[in-house]
Amino acid sequence: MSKDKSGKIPTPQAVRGTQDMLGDFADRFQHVVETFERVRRLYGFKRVEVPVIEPTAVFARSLGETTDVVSKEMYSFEDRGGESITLRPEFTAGIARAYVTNGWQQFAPLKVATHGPLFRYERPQKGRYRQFHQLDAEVLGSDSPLADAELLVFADQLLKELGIAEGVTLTLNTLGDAESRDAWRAALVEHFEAHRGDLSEDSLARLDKNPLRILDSKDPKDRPIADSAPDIDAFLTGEAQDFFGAVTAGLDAAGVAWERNARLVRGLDYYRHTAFEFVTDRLGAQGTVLGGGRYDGLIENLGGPPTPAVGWAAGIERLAMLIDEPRTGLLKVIMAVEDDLAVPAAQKVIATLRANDLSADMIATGSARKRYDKATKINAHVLMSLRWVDDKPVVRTQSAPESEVHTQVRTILDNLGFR
RNA sequence: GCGAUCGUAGCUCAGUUGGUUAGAGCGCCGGUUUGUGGUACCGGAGGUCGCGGGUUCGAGCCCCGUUGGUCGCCCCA
Repeated sequence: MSKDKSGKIPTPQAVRGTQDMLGDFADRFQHVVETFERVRRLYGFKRVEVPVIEPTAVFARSLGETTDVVSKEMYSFEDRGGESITLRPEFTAGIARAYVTNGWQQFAPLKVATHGPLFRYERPQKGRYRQFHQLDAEVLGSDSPLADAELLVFADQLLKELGIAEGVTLTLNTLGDAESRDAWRAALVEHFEAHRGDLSEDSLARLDKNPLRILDSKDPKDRPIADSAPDIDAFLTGEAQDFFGAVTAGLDAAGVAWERNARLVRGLDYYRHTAFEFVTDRLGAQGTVLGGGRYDGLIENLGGPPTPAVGWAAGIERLAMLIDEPRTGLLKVIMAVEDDLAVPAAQKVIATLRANDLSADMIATGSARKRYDKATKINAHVLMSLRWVDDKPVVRTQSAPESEVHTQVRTILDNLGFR
C-alpha cells in the first residue's frame, strides 16, 4: 500500500455523530432488528414505512414549538424550493401525519411497527448519535388500556428474546388525564416555588419552562426537594385511576414484572395516562433502553381529529450494545487455492457449493504458499485446499470428524468429478 | 451551548525527569519448509507523533490556540 504524497487528496470525514458499522456490531444490530420483526408479527403489528424527511411543521407542531428541541435539536434545512425540511427526529409524528393524511382512521385501532434511522442535532455521547436507529411500535385510535398493556407485553417479550431482560427494569407511571395532570402540575409548581431558594440553577430555569422535569433532576441539591414533592396519586381522577389499574392488571395477568416510578414524567403536554421506560444501569448516562407512553393529544396538534394513541420506541444501538454476541452462521467451507492454474476449477467448485446452499469463500490472491495459512485462520466447518498436480487440480478437505457438512461437500465434489 | 479527557504505523497500544536514528503485537508484503500440511519460523515495507504557533541548545513529552474522538452537563420527542 503505497501513499502518493504528491497528489494529496484530503479524505472527507464522516459527518459528526454518524457511525459506520462492520462485522460484530453490524451483526448485533441486525439481530436486534430481526428479533423485533419476528416478535411484532406475533402481536399482529403491521409493518409501516414513513418518509425520512417531512415538512418541519410535522415535528414542530407535534412538539408544540416550545422547547430547545425544536429550536436547536432538529436536523433541519431548506430544500431548493425554499421549504423547511426536517430529517425525522422520531417516528411518532410522521406516523401520526400519515394516519391523518391517508385516512387510516378507517383501520382504527391500527397497530403498526417500523424501524430505521432518525436524526437529532445533538452532541454525541455514549449511546447517543446524530444519526441513530430505533424500533418503534404504535397503536393508533384506541383509548383502551388493553392497548397500553399489549404494547408493554410486546416490549417485555422483545427484551426477553434479546436476552437482556435480566439487567433491565420496566418502570411505570401514570400522568393521568388532562384534569389530573393540570392539578398535579399546579401542586408541583407550588411545592417548588416554596423551595425556590434551595433549587439548583438548572432547576430554577426548569421551574418556568418545564417544572415536571425537576422531578428527575440529577443535581444532589434538588433531590430532597424533588423527593418530597407530591405524587400524582392524590390528584388522579377516578377514571384515571381505573385506567392505570387496568394497565397494571394487564401486565400482572401476562406475567410482566414492573415497578412504579412516581417520578417518571414526560415534558410534552400531549402525553396522558401511561408513561414507561425500560431502564438499565449498564449504559452510563443513557439508561433508557425502551420508552414510550400514551399521547392522546398529539394527532389533534397536527390538525387531525381527536385520536387516542399509545406507542414506544427503542434505540437499536443501545440494544445492540447490551445483547450477547449473536451466533452468526459459521462459514461452511473455506478454500485455499494454492496455485493460480487451479483458479478456474476453484471457481467451479465454489459456485457449485453456493448453489447448493453451502456458504463458501476462497483465498486465491497473494502469495500462493501462504494461502493455506490464511485459510486455516478463518473459522469454517470444512477447510479445503486446491492444488495443481500433473496438469490437474487436486482437492483435499479437512474437517471435524463425522461432520454432516463434510459429507455434503464430499458428495458435491464427487459429482463434479473430483477425487 | 458548557465541562473533562484523549489524538504516536492500516488496527490496538508502549514511549522514562524534555536528550542521538520513535518501538511492540496484530494485519499487509516477501522468503524458508513441496507438504494428509503450515494458526510455524525468518525478513521487509509502512509514521511530517491530529494541525498551527510558542518555550528550549534540544519537544512525541512543557505552554497557547485549533480540530477530531470519547465521556459527562443542558436537552431528551
